[in-house]
Amino acid sequence: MIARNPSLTDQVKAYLKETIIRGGYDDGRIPSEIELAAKLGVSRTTVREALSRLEHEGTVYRKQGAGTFVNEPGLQIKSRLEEIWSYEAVLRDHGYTPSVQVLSVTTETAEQSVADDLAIDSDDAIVTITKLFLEDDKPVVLTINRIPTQYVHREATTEDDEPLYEFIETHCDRRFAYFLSEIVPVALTEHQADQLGVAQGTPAICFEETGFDQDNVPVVRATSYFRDDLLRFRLIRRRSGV
Amino acid sequence: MIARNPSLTDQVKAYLKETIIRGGYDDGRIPSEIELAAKLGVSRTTVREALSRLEHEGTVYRKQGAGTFVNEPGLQIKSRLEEIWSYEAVLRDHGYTPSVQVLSVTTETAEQSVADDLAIDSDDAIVTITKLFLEDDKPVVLTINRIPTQYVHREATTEDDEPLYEFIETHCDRRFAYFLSEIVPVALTEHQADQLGVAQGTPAICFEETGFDQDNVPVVRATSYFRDDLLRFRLIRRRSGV
DNA sequence: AAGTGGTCTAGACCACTAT
DNA sequence: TAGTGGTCTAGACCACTTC
Repeated sequence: MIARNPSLTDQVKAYLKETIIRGGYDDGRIPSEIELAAKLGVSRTTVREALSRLEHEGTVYRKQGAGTFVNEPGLQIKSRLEEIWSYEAVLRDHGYTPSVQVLSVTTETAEQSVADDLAIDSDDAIVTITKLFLEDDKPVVLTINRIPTQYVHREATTEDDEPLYEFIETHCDRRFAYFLSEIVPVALTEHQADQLGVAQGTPAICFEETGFDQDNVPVVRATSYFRDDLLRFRLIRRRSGV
Repeated sequence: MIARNPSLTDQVKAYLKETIIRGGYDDGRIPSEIELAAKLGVSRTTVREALSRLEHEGTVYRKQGAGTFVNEPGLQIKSRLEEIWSYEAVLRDHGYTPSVQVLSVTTETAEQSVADDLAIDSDDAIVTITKLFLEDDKPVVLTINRIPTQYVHREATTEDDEPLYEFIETHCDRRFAYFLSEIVPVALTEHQADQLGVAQGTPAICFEETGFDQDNVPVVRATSYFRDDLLRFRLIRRRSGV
């Protein structure tokens, strides 16, 4: 344990997670922090940071004075809401082999509400990219991304099927930082239902999101719809912050 | 800065958040970690931990080599999904003055799926508590909580309008730890719509949750419905774990 | 080059759980 | 009472941004 990047903490975290999944702690009890620190040749602080992240993800839980234990229910969570970054990765985590279709790429002026969220003038142009994520031939996720044209260095085409954050980092020269998301319940319109291959009026979750770059500048307004029968979101709600 | 409990970290965090909300850092720039540590008489580690939590909550963001800054978009989030603990508190954070109605308390044997989630026999009895949260006279949240009767030391009545976690800690002698939640889109049934005061078929978010105690034992199966027009959930999706 | 946040260490003491 | 996780310190060095 000497190489950096990934950080020592990340390496310890990965080691622990791998051992847990392998069933290496068959009684569900994880060695004490001091023991792990000695064995891995790192400080207790580093071990603690790794365990804290695993606890936050629901992989382990800790009881002061007693020990640290494998958290079986948390291990079953495949798509943790706060950690979603690429829908392809989410589908892969569910055991699907995903594919992507770029349905359309259009350029027009922004609606007022979109322009407000993106902090641009309402007569500025935005490029709208509509994509469909499928597992086999079943559509699962429909996303509509709107990016101010002024941020895109090269014109987008239907060939641009890479994940959104990759597109923005490659073609907008910005590092993607986070999404601010609203969760909205909807009944799918005829058009949306057609695209997702379900009946009109089917209840669905919709994410209304604004994506920000490393300088906290809004770079994308995204709207996504999900097939509840194929992809269901889970999360852990904890008592305290960490 | 000497008293413990709340911890130094929590005190520093509270101080920073209070100062931020007061507009004390009017240029959006937060003093450096070293500066804060010196001013507050704590170690840099303590300041860093406080800032890390604020960053995770979306209150601030950090740029290596540049500094730490107030995160205006994140400040507007009132109900962060992962932090919800009591619906009354959520409604208060939205500026409402909430009230609670216990609609019914019944005891019966568990459905199979509920019994499975609660790890009890399907012929064990469970007590079902249905509650409605209102702001003024408008219903906002409808929740159905199911607790194995064997865990409850005193019979529940419609007078038990305290938050669920409080009820469990008082009457079940367990410390509540976390919820494992599924987010489900639904169209409200006639009965549910009546109780929430909206039209039948209105799209709504439903939480299907299992609550665990400090020993990782499932103690409650909860189902909750929300009026989207009065309460909308937001969250931050970040690139990395922390 | 100076200043910032990011990582890591070694060690101290406290609060809690188990036995 | 021994062992565990929880908190905190003081200091080191690194990576990055800004000027």
